[in-house]
This record gives sequence, C-alpha cells and structure tokens, in this order.
Amino acid sequence: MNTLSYGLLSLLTKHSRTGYELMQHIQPFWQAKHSQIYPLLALLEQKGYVAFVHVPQSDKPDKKVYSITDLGKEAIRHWIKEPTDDPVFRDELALKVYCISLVDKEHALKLLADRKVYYVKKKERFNQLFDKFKEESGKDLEDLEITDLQFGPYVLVRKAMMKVDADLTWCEWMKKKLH
Amino acid sequence: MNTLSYGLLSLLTKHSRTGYELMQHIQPFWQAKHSQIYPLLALLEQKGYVAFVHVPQSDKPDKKVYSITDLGKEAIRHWIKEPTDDPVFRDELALKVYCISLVDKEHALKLLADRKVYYVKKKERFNQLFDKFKEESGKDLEDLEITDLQFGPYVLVRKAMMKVDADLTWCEWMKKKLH
DNA sequence: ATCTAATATGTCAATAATGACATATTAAAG
DNA sequence: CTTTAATATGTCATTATTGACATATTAGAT
Repeated sequence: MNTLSYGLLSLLTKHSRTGYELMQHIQPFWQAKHSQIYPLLALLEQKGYVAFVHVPQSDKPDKKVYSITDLGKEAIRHWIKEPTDDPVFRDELALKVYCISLVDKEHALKLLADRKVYYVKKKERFNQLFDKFKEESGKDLEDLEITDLQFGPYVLVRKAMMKVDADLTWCEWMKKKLH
Repeated sequence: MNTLSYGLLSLLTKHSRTGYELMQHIQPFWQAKHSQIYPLLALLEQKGYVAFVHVPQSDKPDKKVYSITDLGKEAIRHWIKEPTDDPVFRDELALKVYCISLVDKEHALKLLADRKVYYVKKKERFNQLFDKFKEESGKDLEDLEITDLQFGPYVLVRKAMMKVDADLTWCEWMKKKLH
C-alpha cells in the first residue's frame, strides 16, 4: 500500500469524512487530486481498512462518508513504526531564481510578488485553521497531550505556520535585496 | 518540455556540468534520480538546448560535460516569464504525526529524533555550501546584485537555511511538548 | 438569463517518477 | 582479501500523479 493510502487512513482517525473532504484536508501534507484519492478509497474499502455509508443530500450531490475500521487502525500503527520516507519538495520558483540573473529586475520582482501572494493566502488559511482549533477544543491548545486526537493536527498547524513565516521572511529579505 | 528539463538548463547557466553533477546539485530544489535526468539530457541535446563533450578520466569513469547553448538560454528566458507552478511538498512524517495519538510517547520521540537527524545533516550541508560561496566569491555575498551569476544560487542557499532552521525549531518545540 | 464556483464522485489516457538492473573504475575500510 | 561507497552513464518495467473527460445540483454573480 502506498503512502497516500496511509495518509487517508490517518486523516480518518480524527473523524469520518467524504473523499472530497479528504482531498481538501490532506493538501497541506500531500498535494493529491481527487482522481488519485477516489480509486485509493475503493481499494482501502476492498481491503477492509475503511467502510462507508451513503448519505443523500437535498441541497448538494449525495456523498459517501468513510470511516476507518479497527483493521485500518492496526495497519496505521504498523506503518508509523516503519522507517519514514524523506520529504519530497519540488519548487519551480527555486529553479527560476537559480538563473534569475538572465532576466531584468522587473521580472524578478514580479516572480517574487506572485509567490508572496501564494504564501500570504496560505498563511491566512493556516490562521483560520488555528482559530477553528481554538474554538473546537475546550481546553488551552498548549495543554493538549499526545493521547489527545487533536494533538497531531494541532502541532502540524503550528509547523505549517512556522514554515510559511520563514517563507515570507525570505520573500521580504529578497525584495529588499532587489531594491 | 517539463519543469525538470528547465531546471537542468537553469543549473547549466552557472557553469558546465555532467549529468551526475546535475543530479547532485538539483536535489535542494527538485529531488530527481539519475534515471530521470540522463534521458532528459539526451532530449535537451537533441533539441539543441545543450551540447556536451566527452572527457576521458584515468582515475574515474569517463564523463560527458554538458553546456547550455544560446538556444537553451532563450528557452529559459521565455520559461521564467510564464506562470510558475505551485510548489509540491509531500511529507510522510506529517501524515504520521497527524495520527500520532495512536502510538505511545516513545514511538513519537523516535519518529521525531530520526527526522531531526535528517534536518541537522541538511543544515550542515547548507552551511558548507554557504562557506564555499564565501570562498569562491571575491566580494561580500550581501553585495551581490541580480546581474551576478552567483546571486540566484546565493539567495537560494539563504532560503534553504531559513527553512531548515524553522524545521529544527519545530522539532525542538515538539520534543518539549512530549516532555 | 447566463456564467462561474463549489460540492460530489468517478474513469482513463498521458506523463512523471521510482526502483531495479546493468556495467566499470578507484579508494577506503574492515 | 573482500566489501562498501563514490563516481559515472545508461535502460526499462512498474508505480504514482496529473489533466481531461463525464455528470449533476445549488448558490451567487453578471
């Protein structure tokens, strides 16, 4: 079973979700399209790692709500203890910046401004997520313990916030360097 | 032509390199194996974007040293001005952390310690790269301008250093949270 | 009225990426 | 003496990922 499949199981440990919701919420950790997720969910269901119920909706199209099974949770516990792959990071912007001396300052600033917009939007989304966590959780988020289902998602939001801040700091530093 | 092909051209703007060296030096921006790079270099050569010379070696296997052509530089200038893809980031560790409440504290600490080793090694490599930049460049690195061939590679090393520091900060914060 | 975006699920061809196989040399470590 | 790691280039089958096609509803914008 591939990493994304385990990732889907992982998201389902917090609560049941549809394929569409899984696609949306796995984005910060793993950028996958729905065309990759739906077939994997069918495989996971075949293997008994997840189960789903049909939920008809009047205002929106009907949906399939997936839940993780005990077998699925066992699979996850085994997976966590196995060696972890190195993270994969592919950034077209970095490749462009590498040879930025080939174009003029205006094009460089445009490139940077576009990416800054991307990072600012990302930061806003993480801030909203953080606020939602604060609302949902009764206690102080800093008091969450590893045994709490919210612990993992919470520390990941903090990780994402730290990283996007580092990215924005670089953007600002870079902009100043270009005058 | 795909993004990695442009990336290879980008690295060749600094100086000529072998396929093996390209594979090594593109890693911080794009994790590609040699099996992906060699066929792309052959295509780039066919299209006239790069040219190579055979260099026999006595101590090591013979090599093919690639250089970018004027046509290749034109292709790059066009590429830089086109819209840039969003960065792709895939992290198995994040998926595991999401459901970390399913395992005990010891396994969580192991997971974190392993990743810290990875980040520390990465940081060391970037520090070495930074030192090499300082040696190679005559002037103060902070005085580099966009017109300088070293400018792009330098600002990318700084970006990488900022990000790996953010990652290590998170590791430390996380370790404290686990007691 | 008409278009666009979001929700919701799915398939499938094309492309990208990985891992294994293949070969050859040298240096260093056990 | 033997194995391992690094250098160096390549192919190829398998797997992963993307982008296009397909369909249907509702809400909001033009």
